[in-house]
Amino acid sequence: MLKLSKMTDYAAVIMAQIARDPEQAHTASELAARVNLPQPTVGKTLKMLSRSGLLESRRGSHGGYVLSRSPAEITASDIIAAIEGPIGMTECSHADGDCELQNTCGVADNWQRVSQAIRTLLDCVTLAHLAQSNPLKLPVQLPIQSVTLPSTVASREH
Amino acid sequence: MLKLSKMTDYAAVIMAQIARDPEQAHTASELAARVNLPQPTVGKTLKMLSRSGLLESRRGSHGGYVLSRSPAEITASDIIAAIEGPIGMTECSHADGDCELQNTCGVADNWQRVSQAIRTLLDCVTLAHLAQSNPLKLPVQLPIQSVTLPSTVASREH
DNA sequence: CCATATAGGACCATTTTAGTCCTCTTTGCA
DNA sequence: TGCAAAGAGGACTAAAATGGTCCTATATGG
Repeated sequence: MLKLSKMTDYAAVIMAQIARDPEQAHTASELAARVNLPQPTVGKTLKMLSRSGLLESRRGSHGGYVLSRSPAEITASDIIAAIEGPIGMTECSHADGDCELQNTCGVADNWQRVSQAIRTLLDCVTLAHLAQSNPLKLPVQLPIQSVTLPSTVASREH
Repeated sequence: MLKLSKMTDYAAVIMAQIARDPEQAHTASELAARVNLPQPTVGKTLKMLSRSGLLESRRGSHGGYVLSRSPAEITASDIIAAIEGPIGMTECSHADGDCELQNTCGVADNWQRVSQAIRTLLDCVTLAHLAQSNPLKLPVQLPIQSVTLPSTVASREH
């Protein structure tokens, strides 16, 4: 389903929580309570986000997590990549050359372009967008017109 | 990684193969050979594609599979949905109301919009595009400008 | 009636995922 | 100086998803 993992989902929710009150540090247990998820899981998620540089952590008492950049500068891509690794629809989107089907595959290039388009889309969705309760308009119509349809095999009978 | 499952990957490759020679029926074993994948797996994939109405099958000798529509009318969305079910980034993208985190989540709406944008993107990639060896230009730049950035939380210090 | 196909599932092994827990380190403060 | 409150890191487990195979039934053409 091209779905995000639960962890990524959690990450987004947690990041949004923090983004709504970015001045102060948030602890794992505080966030867990707010977001209504078990503390250990939230803790784990925060560690991952912190290791990827999206959060900064302070240890010890009065410790916690803070955004390392402003919500407008953290993208959906960042969050997804932090939890799931590099974004790409197919195995061969990043790993280079280790696909033994390359000769017979014949669609790799195009999938990669599609991946790229999705990545770009996710790059322009920021945490600021996600965190806010309402709008966020994405150009769901635009792409359709601008695809160049080169028609080699295309539309033979329609 | 927002990745397609292997099966979906196979499905795309197989569909592309068929699209390149759409006039005649293709058997599972023939396609397996062409695409360099084990026959049972290809067979399974074809069955799924056929059940979802993307292929039409004829049984018996001289049987096989044919596209049920022209390559230009079969989209990447169709293929993905045939194997993985409805496209959506989060659980709650389709199932309605059964997420007990709804109140604390606060990002569901926006994720759904993003999902929708991706779906639209995949709707405009056709099998004809995938099947052809080269071009396929997607508007990877466009979306950026057209996102309306309503900035509530956004950009406080940059 | 036989050979060739698909249809539909059952089935299994492996991997991935989600989630917990334990131990160690850092830090603030009484 | 010692304790409590935090995060860091990683080991571990249970459950689910995934990929892949195989078997039986059914349809079709010659």
